[in-house]
Order: sequence, then structure tokens, then C-alpha cells
Amino acid sequence: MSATKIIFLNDFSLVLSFLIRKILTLQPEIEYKFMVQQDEIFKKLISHCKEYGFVFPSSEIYDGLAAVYDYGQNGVELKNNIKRYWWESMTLLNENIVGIDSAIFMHPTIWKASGHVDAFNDPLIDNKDSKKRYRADVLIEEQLAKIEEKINKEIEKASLRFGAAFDVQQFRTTNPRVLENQAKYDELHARFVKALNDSDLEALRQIILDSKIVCPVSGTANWTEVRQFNLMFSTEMGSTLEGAMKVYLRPETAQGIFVNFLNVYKSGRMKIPFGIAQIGKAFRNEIVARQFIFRMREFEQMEMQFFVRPGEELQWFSHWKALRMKWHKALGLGDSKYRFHDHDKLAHYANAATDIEFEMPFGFKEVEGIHSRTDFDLGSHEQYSGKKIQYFDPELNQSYVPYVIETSIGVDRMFLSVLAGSYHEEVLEGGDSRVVLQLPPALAPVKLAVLPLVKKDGLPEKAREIVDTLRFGFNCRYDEKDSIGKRYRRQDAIGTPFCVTVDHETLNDDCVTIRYRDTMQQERVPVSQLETIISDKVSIKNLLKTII
RNA sequence: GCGAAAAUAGCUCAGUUGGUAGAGCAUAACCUUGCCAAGGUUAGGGUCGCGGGUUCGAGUCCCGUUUUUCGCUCCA
Repeated sequence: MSATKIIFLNDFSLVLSFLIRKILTLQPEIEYKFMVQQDEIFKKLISHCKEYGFVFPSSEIYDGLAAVYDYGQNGVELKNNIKRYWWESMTLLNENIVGIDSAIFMHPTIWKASGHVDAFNDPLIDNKDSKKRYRADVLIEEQLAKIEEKINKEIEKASLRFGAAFDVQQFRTTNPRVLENQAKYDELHARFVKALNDSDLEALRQIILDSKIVCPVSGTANWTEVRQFNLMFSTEMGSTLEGAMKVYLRPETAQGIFVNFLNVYKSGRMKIPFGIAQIGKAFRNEIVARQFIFRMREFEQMEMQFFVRPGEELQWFSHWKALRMKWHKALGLGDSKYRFHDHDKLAHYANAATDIEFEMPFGFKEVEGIHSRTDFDLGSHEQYSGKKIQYFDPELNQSYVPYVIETSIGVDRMFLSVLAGSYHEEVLEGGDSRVVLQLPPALAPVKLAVLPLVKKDGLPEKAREIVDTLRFGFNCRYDEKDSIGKRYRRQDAIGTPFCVTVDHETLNDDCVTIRYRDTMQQERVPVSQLETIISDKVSIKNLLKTII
């Protein structure tokens, strides 16, 4: 005791600094552990997806294809259910929303009008020393901004010196330092614009070298060539080489809706406000595609474009923002797992934008985007196509280009969020553990499994009989292999909400044991009631009723 | 695309200074038990990611390549 005291007194500062260090490092340590644990769960989830037929890496026997995945026997059911839940929430619950299914190939000019040809073409350059990559055009823009800043500083200094008598215009045209910088700026700017217009990558690189632009990290000008990264996939349409036309695989489904606006409006006798919904594949040549099915090169979108009167768009934006969140939360994965992320920096076409984010194992990530796209898209197509794309509003007695509210979900991200939110490892009484997918019953790939308690005495036949009466309504599984407990766990692993067990008594009283996935509780019910009990819980219709 | 690490059965992993590939789980069949996985017997499944090289001999050493993971870079 006294020895401790002496040490404490002698090395007080040492102990104090030790304590401070301990406190400082404690927080990151916890966070780190949390991240490792989350990381583990994500890995387990990916393994689980493969092991139980949800998601497989594409072309696996040929070593795989980066960032492309296939959906397996259970995955496709879950995915289809997600799509159905969305489709019906749009087309059944809203009499002013209709669906379409547009082609993946579209006229190339569409992507000029949408801005994708420009926005998806980034000239990139790497610094060989720091191994950092930059957008070449951004580097040059920054350099231009620097020169501009120099000029402004000169002007500021001079204005302080001369006071009220200061003439900016005169100063600009006479001061030698300003003139020199202005000349530099003009020359650089002209070369930059020309290089961009000509898509001259070598010229862009030369500008960077001539301007002595250095990497902010390494401070060197040891640059690679400028390379073009086209984020859109392209292919040739037309069977002969000469007659072929370069077409893109759509990078979003939205344009298929915009270019069909007139068709749907006229043929469907639609009245504003109205919406067009679409589910379909889209393709992006991501530079870095990672995180399992979160960012894939080929992915599926569920988009709805809602056309409104100009000036009313922000009202509708709030309307859809609230409604979309309700749709997500109705699945019951936990309200705290969702949040909005409002955009401060808006895309060139938008005047309001928000994301619905879900708490994935690797953090809160965007699942759905809701954007007020103004009249940018329809207006742009009007310009490029030369066709009048307007709506005649009988109430206002005038024509206008409608404004658009877009809701856009990545199906694969939604799929991942549902799986991540459903995946649980539970420790049971007695130390046993189980892995259970607590999928919303309406989305579960298999709705019920019918299990004979033993593989004899006519129980399998009775179980098959029950499957035969229920298979038209629900996806049923029959399983007689292994112990009953093991079969329950197998169903837990794929998220089957109900297991129905046939025992010897069933043959006499026509009752079965129904076992609930989440509580593992059992109940004895007549076979005749099964259909009602199950359909009540697994029907998408009932889920839809909770969001209107 | 850059840097680092990894790749052996469906999954998780062993595999000795280089000497002809194993286990557990999973899968299938049969027997047994029968309400919350892991009883018995048996079977199928791997040219050790791929291609070269060194060696009498390579899962093991060297080079290249592909894929994956992590960190950058990009992201409507």
C-alpha cells in the first residue's frame, strides 16, 4: 500500500499522462471493436447469401466477374416480392400512377439530352508519387481559381490603399501585375475550353504540366497520362460494321419514362398530377464497384416519375418524401434504421433532393433517392428532339412543361437492406444458437414448410396432402430429412415464417402444430384454418393497407 | 487504376526445412430417435484460382496473371 503511494507521489505526472492516454484511446477502441464486429456480420451475411441460395458471385466457375452477382433460388423470390411490394404500392394505391417497361437500348441522343454523356465522362490523371488520382479538369479549374484569387487580392490591397477614390475598372486595365495574371488566366482558360471541347486528353495533360500544377499530397508534378473513364457501357447496334451505331446500355431507367411522357399522357388520358413507374435494369461502369451487391455494374432500379404543375413541385416533394419513408418503415425492420439525408449540394437539374438511408453493416447508406428534378429532363428532351413536350392544363387553360418529382430505389440495395435488417444470430436458452432471417413475412421467399414429425406411419403422405392444398396460394416446402429441430433451423436460415408439423395425432384430429419463426412458439390448429392464418400474415395486400 | 494482403472440398480451416492432399460441418442413401441442429453405417465431392519457371519431385520456392478483401481515387 505504502509502496503504491510512493510510486504515485513520485510519478504523479507519469500516472496522470497514462490516465489521459487511456481515456483518449478508450473511445476509438470501442468504435474499432464495433466496426470489426459489424464487419464480421457483413462477411457472415455474404456467406449466408451464398450458402442458402440468395446471391452468388457471377460466373464463379470461371473465377468470377468483378462486381456482378447472380440471384439464387431464394434470392430471386425475395427480390420478386420486393418488386411486387413496390409495384403494387405505386400502381394499385394510386389511380394516377401507371407503369411502363421501356427498352434498355435507347437513342444515343437521349444521353446527350440527359447530361450523361458529359457528366459520365471524367478525364482522370494519377500522380505517380502519391498514387492519388484526380480529375484532370478539376485540377485545372482549381488552378484557374487560384489565379483569380491572386487578381482579387491585388484589387483588395489597392482598394484599401486608395480608399474611396479607387476605380476598379481602371486598376484592372492598368496595373501590370493584374494584367499579367489576367493574361495568364485568359490563355489558360482558352486552352482549357478548347481541350475540353476537342476531348483532347493530351492537351489537358499539357496544360497541367505547363501550369506547373503539383499534387497537393506529394508536391510533385510526376503525372501519368490523362485517361478517359466512360461510366456508360456501350455496344454496337446494327449487324454490319459500317452501318453500326454506337448505343449505350442505359445508366438509369428514368429517361425511358421521360421519352414516353407524351405517349402515356395521350394514350392513357392522364391528368396532372400523375406518375409513371418502371422497374428495370441499368448499367454503370463504376470505377470502384464494391461492397457486395451494394454497388454493382449491372443493377436494377424501381423508379417513379411524378409530373406536377410548375410551382407545386416542392409540396409534392414533401408528400413523396413522407410517403416513401412510410413504405420502408412498414416492413418492420426497425424505424431507427432509417434516416433522411438531405442534399446541400444539388445536382444541376434538381431544386430539392434527399436520400433515404438504411443502416447497413457498413454504415448508413443510400437506398432510395427522392429528387425534385424541375423541368430539366422534359425541357432538355424538348430541345434535343425538337418535339413539343408539354401538358395542356384545362384548369389553367395553358400549356407547360411539367415539373418532375422522382423517387428512385436500387432494388439490389433494398434487397441488401432487407437482408441486413433481418439477419440475426440468437443465443437460445441452454447455450444453443441459431441464425434466423427475420424477413417481413410478405417478402419471405418461402412462406411455409410442412414437416412430418417422422418419416413413416403415413405422416409423409398426410404432409404432402397439406402441401398440395396450400401450394397454389403460397410458396411451400416439404422436408422430411433429419430431426425436426434441424429442419426448423434450416427454415429459420432462409426466413420461412411458418413451419407446420404433422404428427400421429394429426391423422385422428386433423390438427397440426404451427411453429412461428421469430418466437419459436407453437400452436395447435386445424388444417382447415392454415390458409387463413398464413395468408393474413404473408399477404402483400395487408402490408399495403398499413401505408395508406 | 494504384498500394497491401489473401486464394486448398459447398462452408470453416489443417497441411512439417519441397516427397503423391486431410478434418469438422454441409450434401446424398440406409438404420435409429422423434417438437427446436450436431446418433450409427456408407457414399459423392479437390488436376490445392490459372499459366509459366526452378527441381528427380511443387499445395509448399520464384515470376506472371485472375479474382476477392482492405486502404486510396470516383460516385446523380
